[in-house]
Amino acid sequence: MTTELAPESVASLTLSTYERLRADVLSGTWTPGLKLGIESLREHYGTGATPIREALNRLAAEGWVQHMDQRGFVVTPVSEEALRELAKTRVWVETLALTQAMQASTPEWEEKVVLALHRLSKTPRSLSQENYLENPAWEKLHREFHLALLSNCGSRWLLGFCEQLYDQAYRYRQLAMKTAYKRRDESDEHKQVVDAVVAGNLAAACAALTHHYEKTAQIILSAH
Amino acid sequence: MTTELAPESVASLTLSTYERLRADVLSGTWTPGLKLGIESLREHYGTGATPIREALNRLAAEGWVQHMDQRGFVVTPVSEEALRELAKTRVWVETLALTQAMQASTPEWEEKVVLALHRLSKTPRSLSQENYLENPAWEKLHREFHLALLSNCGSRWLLGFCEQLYDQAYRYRQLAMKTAYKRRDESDEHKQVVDAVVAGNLAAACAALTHHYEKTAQIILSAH
DNA sequence: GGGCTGAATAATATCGATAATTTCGGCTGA
DNA sequence: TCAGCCGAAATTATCGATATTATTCAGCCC
Repeated sequence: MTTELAPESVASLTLSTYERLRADVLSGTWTPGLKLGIESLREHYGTGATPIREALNRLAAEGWVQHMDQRGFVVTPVSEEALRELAKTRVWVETLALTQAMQASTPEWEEKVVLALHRLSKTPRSLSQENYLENPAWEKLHREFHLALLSNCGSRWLLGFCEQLYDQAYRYRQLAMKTAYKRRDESDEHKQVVDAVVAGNLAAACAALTHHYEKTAQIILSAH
Repeated sequence: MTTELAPESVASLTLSTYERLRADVLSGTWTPGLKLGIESLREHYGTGATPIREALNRLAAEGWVQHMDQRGFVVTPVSEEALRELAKTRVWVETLALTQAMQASTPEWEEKVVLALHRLSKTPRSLSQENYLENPAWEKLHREFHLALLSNCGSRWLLGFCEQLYDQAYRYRQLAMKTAYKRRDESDEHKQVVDAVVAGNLAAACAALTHHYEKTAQIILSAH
C-alpha cells in the first residue's frame, strides 16, 4: 500500500503545472510581457515540454498568456487602459449578476453571504502588522465572499465571467502591491454591500459594489 | 520558391487542428457526450498526439469539451436546462452590451451595423430552396452582424463574453437542425433591432434583441 | 451466487529526440 | 552608410516510443 498523498499531488502533471504556472502569472512572479520560453519553463518546473505546452494552451484560452503562433508564449501585458476597461466591465457585469442574485434571493443565499463576510472579517488582511505581507487565507476568503455574493445569479456562465474578471483584477492588485502597498480598510465596504443585500435594497447594493470596485481600480492606478 | 498557400495551411498543426476540432464540435459532427479518444482523433485528423492534446486543452478551457483528469476528454453534454440558462444569460449580457454600445453610439458604428444587416439580408439563409442546407456565407455574416451590433460596447471582455455565448448558442442551433428544420424569417427580427438602434430607442432595441433570442431558444427547445 | 482480488488490456500522460521556423549577425553590393 | 540577403544558432512544433494510470474480466473466496 502506497502512502496517501494530497489530491494535487496525484493529479496529472499537466494539471499541477497548469496550476503552478497560473498562480505564478496571477501573483506577478512572471512579469507581464515576459517571454515564456518552453525550455526555461521546462527546467523551472521540472517537467517535460508536453505538460508545459498543454498548460500554456489552457492559459492562452483564458487570456493569461498570449500565443504568438510559431513564436512562443508571452505573459499578457498590462496597461492602464486595460485596467480601466477591466474595472468598467467588472462593474457592469457584477452589477448585473448581483441584480439577478437579489431578485432570486433566498434565505439560504443570504445566510451564505453573511457567513462569508463574517469569516472574512475574522481574518487579518496582512500576515504582518508593520508592513504588508499577503495572507493567503484572507485572499481565499475574499474571493469566496465576492463569488458567494454573486452565486445566486442563476447562471453558471455569468458566474464564470465574474470569476474570470475577479482573477484578472487580482493580478493587477498583486502587481500594484509590488510597487506600493496602500493601507486600506475594505471591511467596511464589504459590510455596506451585505447590509444592502440583507435589507433587500437593490440600488444601494449595486452602488456599494460599484464604489468598492472603482475605489480598488483608483488605488491601483495611483500606485502607478 | 515554394507555392504560396492559404493562410490556414501554413499555420501550425496545433492551430489548424484546433480549428477543425472546434468546428466539428460546433457543427455537431462530434455529438455531445462523445468520448474523444486521443488515438481515434489522431487517426481522424492525421496528426500526432501533441497537436490533438493541445487543441483539446484549449477547447476545454473554452468549455467545448470536458477534461476528466486521467480519463480523457468528452464533448460537453447538452441539456434543456443548460440551453435555458444559456439563453437567459445571453439576453442579460447582450442587453448590457447593446445598452453600452448605444450610449456610446457614433455614426461610424451605426453605419457598420446598417452595412452588416444589408449584407446579411442579401444572402440566402439556405443553399437549397426546398430543404435546409446550411449556407456558410450566411452563418458568417449572421455572426458578424450580431457582433457588429455589440462591437461598440467599449469592453473587449464583454464583447468576448458575447462571442462565447453566440458560439455556444450556435451549437444548440446546429444540433436542433439535425433533428428538425423549422423555416423561420429572422430577417425581420434583425431589421427591428437595427431600426431601433438607428432611432436611438434603447428600450425598443433591447426588447427586440431579447425577443429574437427568446424566440430562437423556444424554437430549439420545441425541436426537442 | 455474489462480491472481491489481481493480473491482462487499453488508454492516457509524459518524455526525449527530430523536424521545421524564426531570429540574429555579418556580409555584400549599391 | 544602409538596405537586403544569406547562413548559423536558438527555439518552437511535432513525432514515436515509453511510463503510468484506469478499466475489464476471469478466477477465487466467502
